[in-house]
Formats: sequence, structure tokens, C-alpha cells
Amino acid sequence: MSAAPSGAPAVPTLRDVAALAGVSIKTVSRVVNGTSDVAAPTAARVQQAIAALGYRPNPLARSLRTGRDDAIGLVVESIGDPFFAEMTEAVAAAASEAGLFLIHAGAGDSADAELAVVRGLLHRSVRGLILVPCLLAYEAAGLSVGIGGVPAVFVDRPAAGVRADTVLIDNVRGGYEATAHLLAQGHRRIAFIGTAPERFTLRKRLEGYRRALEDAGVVFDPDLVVPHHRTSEASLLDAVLARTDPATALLSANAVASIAVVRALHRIGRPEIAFVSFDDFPTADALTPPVTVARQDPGLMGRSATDLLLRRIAGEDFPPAEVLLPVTLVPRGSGEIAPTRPAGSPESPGTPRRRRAVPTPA
Amino acid sequence: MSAAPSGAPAVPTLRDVAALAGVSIKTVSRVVNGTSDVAAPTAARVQQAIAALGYRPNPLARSLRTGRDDAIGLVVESIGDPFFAEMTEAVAAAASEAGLFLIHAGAGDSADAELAVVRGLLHRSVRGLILVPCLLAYEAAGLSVGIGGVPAVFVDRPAAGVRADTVLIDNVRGGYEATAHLLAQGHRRIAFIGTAPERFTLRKRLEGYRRALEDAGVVFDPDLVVPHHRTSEASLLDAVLARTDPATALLSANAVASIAVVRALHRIGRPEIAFVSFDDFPTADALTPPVTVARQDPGLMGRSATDLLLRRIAGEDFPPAEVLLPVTLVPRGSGEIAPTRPAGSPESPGTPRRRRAVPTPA
DNA sequence: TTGTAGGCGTTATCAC
DNA sequence: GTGATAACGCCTACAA
Repeated sequence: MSAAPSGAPAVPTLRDVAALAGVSIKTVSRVVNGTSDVAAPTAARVQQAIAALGYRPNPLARSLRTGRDDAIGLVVESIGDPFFAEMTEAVAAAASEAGLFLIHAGAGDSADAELAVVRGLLHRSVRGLILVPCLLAYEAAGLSVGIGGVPAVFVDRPAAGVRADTVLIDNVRGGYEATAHLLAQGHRRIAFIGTAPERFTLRKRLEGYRRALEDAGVVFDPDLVVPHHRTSEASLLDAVLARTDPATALLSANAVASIAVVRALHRIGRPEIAFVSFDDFPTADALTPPVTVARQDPGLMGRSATDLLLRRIAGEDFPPAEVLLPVTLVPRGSGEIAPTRPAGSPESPGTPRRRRAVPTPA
Repeated sequence: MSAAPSGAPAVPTLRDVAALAGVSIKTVSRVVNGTSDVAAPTAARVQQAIAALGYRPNPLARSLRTGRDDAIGLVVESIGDPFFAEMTEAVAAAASEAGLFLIHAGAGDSADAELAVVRGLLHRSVRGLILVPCLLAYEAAGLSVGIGGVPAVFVDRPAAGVRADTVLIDNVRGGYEATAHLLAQGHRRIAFIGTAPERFTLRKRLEGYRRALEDAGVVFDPDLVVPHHRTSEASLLDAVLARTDPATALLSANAVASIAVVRALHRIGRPEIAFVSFDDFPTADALTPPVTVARQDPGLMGRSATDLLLRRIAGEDFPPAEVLLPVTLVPRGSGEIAPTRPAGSPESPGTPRRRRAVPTPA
């Protein structure tokens, strides 16, 4: 066994330190917190006593007194999602660097649950919050969050009814450019896979998609927009491929949808269909063909959010920031496939700019 | 703006509720905590006052008084790793179901940092800890953790010097079976990719690999064991493929290594090399060929750990549990490729049991 | 069944 | 510069 002293270890308190150092409690408190000046010799004695006893301030008692905890809260609906996992890692790193604990709270999928969680966090006197609002339920919640309240930064999606900093990616532009990229290859029938109208990001990406079509003079066809439920993976692409005027290209709405698309294409043996993925994913560059992606940077998102939050916590005052992070198109092959002209197609579409062969193993 | 009352919202306390209900503080406390009996009409009045004021107990004050917080701590070195992300999600779900907050602390990569973090967590009076010990540094740390101290469950790797519950996967067996699977296809030169001797799991998997070789009468060749640093991805496989007696099959040590292998094979255009991945990954079944994996279940790991922890927190007493989770071999194609006999190979190895063609797109 | 006094460990107020 | 003393919000004695 280890060299633990017999009996209860008895965590030392300010009083113990004070007794050992022969000073008052308050003096120890001063030394610990570095507030006001303490005479050098006194301070030294206190430091020594602290070291001897292995004293550490009790964060709970401190929080009770000061009304704030050395922690920030992070509310994400699902940390299993690789995107949020990477974001969370960045937040965790920045928080621990700032000496703050990270209290992680999953909000499930309901607005009520989310508000309850946020309230719980506020009750713990967290210094600030980073929130991925699962639903736009802050409208009338009457929470004192954001500017004028407990510092808060909304991430990935905005929250209605709250003045607070927001960090988003440029979903519309990302959707636009991904679509424009496919249009430039000559595609006119581009399916949008994995939509979920209730989700802000996907709605925005769809908006970008529609705008790009519009700018190219292609009529929007709602039949080419397919939702993705985890259960429907097997038949995911049937609706857009098995028809008289099938889609010749696919744009997925997020990484989860992308992986479903990859699986589906693989299963039906149609790797030659053009495909751009919104979101990068680990093996995207090792597939056949390698997958062209519109890449966002979750780590950057987490860092930006935490930076803003820490500035707010430090007391900086500035108008609500709206950070819009870029989306980068990374051509890898799958998105540069030109449409195969289906038999009896009415006309040749715009000239494909380039055509990269699909690597086929010997 | 919302219907916030003018002036400071002033979080209501027990006293406010007591005043409104016309009872004593203690009575309110009793109602809130459900301890001892309170007369029905009194209780009703109190409940009403609570509702009217929107009172919520202050968890910090409660923690200070009771010496415990309604939270558990989770220490993982990197939550960005998909494996730990999935595990964390399971833990988070179970914790919130039990009404506990999850305090997440990244430990970086140093034993000192990890111990500091654990100490910090203990100081916050967390109810329990789930730890992925980054280094086996608990030996002489003298922390009152585990049996007889603050409930703790070690996950993924054991911790020396602590009596505590542990949840591991059967790494040796997983490594053994993956290797045996390749041996059964006739492979004799099997490379082990992504080793890192300082990591428990990888060491164990390597052990399983060696045992399987031994049982098959194949001499272990240390040159076929290659470490994986993130920087060396480009030339990862050179050492085992570019030689007179090259490896004909690969076994990767974990998901990160697997993805590196997939990329490397893709880059050098050698998809026909047999490959088994330790750990599943999202697109494993959509690659060409689909990747055979030895699959572990991170969610199950998180759930098992939390279950144990909650039982400890509830006061159950039982000898330290050592849960060993299974690893399942999932044949998908890449692991069922027989060796191509290199020119001048001395002899034909054991009969391949089955040979599945590599799907090649037309 | 209900109320009163005291303290958990800390910081804030005010004297010295 | 330093030290008593009173909170912070809650819960655990014990008394009524």
C-alpha cells in the first residue's frame, strides 16, 4: 500500500495553514489569491505551511462565496459525431490552458432538455457557456445569457432571441461552391442528399445549392432532394438514380450523409457517379475515386468560440461578434467526374472542364 | 425583450421560499430533499412557493455542505479520437440519465498533468471518476481513488497501484484472432503496423500477434513490426513491402494506423495486399476491397464503465471488477485475400481456406 | 411534524 | 500589513 497516513486524510483548510503559519485565515487567503500586499516574510511562512500541508483551495467553497466557478459549460447534442468531437477537443484544450474545467452536458434532442441543462449549468455558476443550440428555444426562455448575462457563445447554429457571440461556418457559400463545382463539370441533375429541413446548417447548405442552380439557369427539382434517416441507408439513392432522368451527380449535406452515400454507391457498384461531400472524413482521400469535399474546420470553430468566450469572461466589452468560418473545396477526383450522357439525352450540357479518370486497380 | 423583472433577478434561496411559504428553512429543505415526513398541506404550500419563485437548489452550496457534487469526472487524453468520442457519448448519456453532470478533463499526455487533473476533480468532490489512464502513474500517487476511496473505474488500460474496477477489451485475443485469420489465408509474412510499445493496448495486441505466429510455427520477425508516427505516413509501408521477402499481409494496431494504412495502400496502388484492421472505422465497408476488421465497441465500453461506477456510487460493495470486452472479427474482403506467391518463394504455404475476389469496378 | 443553532471553506468588510 | 467577524446557501445535529 502507499504511504497514506493512518486515519482520515483530512483535507487541509485555510485554518490549518493559518494555524501552522501562525497567522490569520485572511492572511493565508491573501497569499493564496495574491490580493493586496502581504509582507514578504509572512508570505514566505504561509507558502511554507501551504507546501507542508499540501493545501489546495476548495473550489466549491470559493464558488459559493464568489458566485462563480472556474469552469465553463459545453452543451453539444452529440459528442459521438466526429465533427463535434473534434470541436470539443479544441474547446477542452483551450479551457484547460486557461485553467478552467469543462463541464460537458449532452442536451439530447429536445429544447426543454437543453434549457434544463443550461439552467443547471448556470446554477453551478459556470463562468461561461459554449452552446450548440439544438433547437432555437432561447427566444422566450428568459435566460440571462450572452451580452449582459453569463457569457455565452453559440456555435454551428445561431440562437434566436439572444444577443450573444456566434461562430458559424459559411454554409450557404459552401453549398453554393460545391454545387457550382459540379455544375462546372457539366452536371445538370445534381441530387442533394441528407437534408433535414429543421437543421439550420443543412437548410443553409441547401439554400446555397439552390442559388447555384439558379445562377446556372438550372431548374430546381425537389425530387432530387432526399432526406437521410439512418434506417434508410440501403435505398438511399434509389429515388434519384432509378428514374428516367436520373441524377448524374450527388452532393451530400454532411459527413454522416457522405458516409452513407459512399456505402450506397459501393453497394450498388456505381463509383463513377460524381460526388461532392460537405465535410471531410478520414478516408475520403483513400476511396475509389477519392472524394472531393467541401471542408470545414471543427477545431478552428472550437478555438474561435473559446477565444471569444474567454475574452468575454475577462470582461471585454464589444458588440456581439458573428464569426463566419470559411469552407474550402478540396478536389480529389469524385467531384471532377463529368456526366455520362444518358441514352436519349436531349442535349449536350456545358463543356466539362476537366475529366479525371477513376483509378481502377489492375 | 423578454419578460424579465426589473432589477437583479436575484436567484431565490431556501430562505426566500421559506418566507413565502411561511415555514422555516429546514422544512423547505426537507421538502426539496424528500427527507423525513412533512405534513401534506405544509408540503403543498412549500411546493407552491418553490414553483412561484422558480427556486432551484444551489448545487455548489449543497456540495460544500455534503462534501459531494452531483457530478462525475471523465479523464480522457484525447476526445478527438473517434473511439473515445463514442465512448464519451455513452458515458455522457448514462451520466445525465442518472442526474449527474459530466466534468470532462483532458489530461494531455503527461502523467503529472493527469494526476493534477484528477486531484482537481477530487477537490471538486465529484462522486466518481472514469479514467483512461494515460500513463501508469497512480502507483505512488497516494490518491484515495478506487476501492476504499472515491469510486473510480479505469477504462481501456489498467492502472498500476490502484485497486479499482477496470474495463478493458481483450486485446491479446483480438490480436491473436486477427493474425490467425491472416495465417489461415496462407500468409506467413504478416506486418504489424502502428505499434507503440509504451501503449498498453498496442502492446497487448502485439502480444496476441506474436502468440498467433508462434502457434502457427511462424518465426517472429521484428522487422515486420513498424511504428506509426503521424509524420511518417508517406513511407509507412516501405520498410515491409520494399524488401526481398516482403510482407504479404498487414495488421494495423488501431483505427488511426488503419486509416494511415488505407491511405498508403491507395497511394502506392496496392489494394490487393491482405489487410486486417484492429478497430472498425466508418468507411471500412465501402473501400476497395472492403476492410476486414477486428471490431471493438467503444459505446459498450463507456456503458459498462458507467454502470460499474454508478453501482459504486450507490454504495455497492464488491471486489474489483475486471470486465473484459470481446473483440469481434468482421470479414469483409481485405482480410480474405490469399498471398500472391512471390517469384522464387521456397514453398507453398498452408492451403488458403477461402479466397474472395477483390471487387474491381468495370 | 417542525424550528433553531451551528458550521462546511472561502472571501469581503471593516477595524486595528 | 494584518486580523476578527460576518456572510454565501445549504444541511445535520438537536430541541421543541
